[in-house]
Amino acid sequence: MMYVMSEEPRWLTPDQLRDWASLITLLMTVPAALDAQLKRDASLNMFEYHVLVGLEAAPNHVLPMTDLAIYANGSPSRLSHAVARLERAGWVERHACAEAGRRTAAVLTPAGLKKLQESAPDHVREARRLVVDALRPDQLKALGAAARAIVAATDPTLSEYVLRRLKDPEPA
Amino acid sequence: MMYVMSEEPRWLTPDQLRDWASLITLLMTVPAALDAQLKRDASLNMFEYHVLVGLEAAPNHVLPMTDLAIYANGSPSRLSHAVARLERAGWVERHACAEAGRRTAAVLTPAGLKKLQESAPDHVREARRLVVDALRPDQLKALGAAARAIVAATDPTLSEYVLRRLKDPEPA
DNA sequence: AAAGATTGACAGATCAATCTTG
DNA sequence: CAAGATTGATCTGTCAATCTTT
Repeated sequence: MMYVMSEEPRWLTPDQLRDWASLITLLMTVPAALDAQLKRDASLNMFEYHVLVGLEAAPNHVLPMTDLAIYANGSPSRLSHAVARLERAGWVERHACAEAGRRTAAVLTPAGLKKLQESAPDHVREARRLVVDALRPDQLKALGAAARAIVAATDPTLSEYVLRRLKDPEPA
Repeated sequence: MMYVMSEEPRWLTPDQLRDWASLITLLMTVPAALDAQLKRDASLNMFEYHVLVGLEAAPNHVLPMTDLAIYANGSPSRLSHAVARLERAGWVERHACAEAGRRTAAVLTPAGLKKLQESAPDHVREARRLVVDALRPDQLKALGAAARAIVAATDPTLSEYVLRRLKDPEPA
């Protein structure tokens, strides 16, 4: 059952089903592998890592919490918990930010920057092993294009904001 | 920093970086969206849903726990916890299976089958909206091929077993 | 003792309040 | 009161034992 072709609720063709199942398998295995690598080599999970990357990419290594949450694709709550952990480790600090709105901003500390620089090479190596070197150049291109189309369909709000950095080659 | 091209630890080119970042964004948004849909419409998470699908696809709707864990890409522990929840809901039962090894087998109940049949259309609709209909046919094909190559690089063990069902068009 | 499976303790994520400030 | 942010309760997943059967 499931995904078997029929007529009323539009089912998938066998080919569509196969490619969909392949994507599902990707979604279940790759994040787990990346998390495992980061946990093992850097004692960070993906989300925490991307929080550090987001701060590194920001002017002066400072970003309001809300903006950082959008960048890292997390809820305000999730970010708050994560930043609390990163703060405990000394890699991030929170400051009441003086400008517009008296908002809270997260700041990357020198120790946090060092941590990120130490963690990056291993992570990039894993990215190569699992994805970049596992595909032909044209396959990687096609994957990237498909991913951008899917993200745009999944979260139109996000894609406008986040995909901007997928246009310019910038840290991610 | 991060992913910026350099020489010693092999970094990524700007194009590779962009496509890699697009994949990362996909990995962070799509599972969340699928989970949200299942949670909202069926009070199930992706893993539980795939456990039900795995049982539905099995002969007589019965599968030893270990095999089911491999099918659903989860650890024995994770499956055990998940099946406990599904059992509480009346959708799955566990039986000591008489054959080889006195192992435990999970069985899909009639109520579980009904649950799955009710949940599937909404889930397929979401799969279409986010992925299948968001891509041109050639894009979906390319995505599927890339996903299979990545899974093979990520977990060679898994791919042998699981990718078999990605060859024959079969329930997934 | 090895394989199959479960358990309980802990870490992380979500959700629904809650608090604060403009 | 609306936006930004945090908190605590609850649920899920992971990890390290543990138990059972062959």
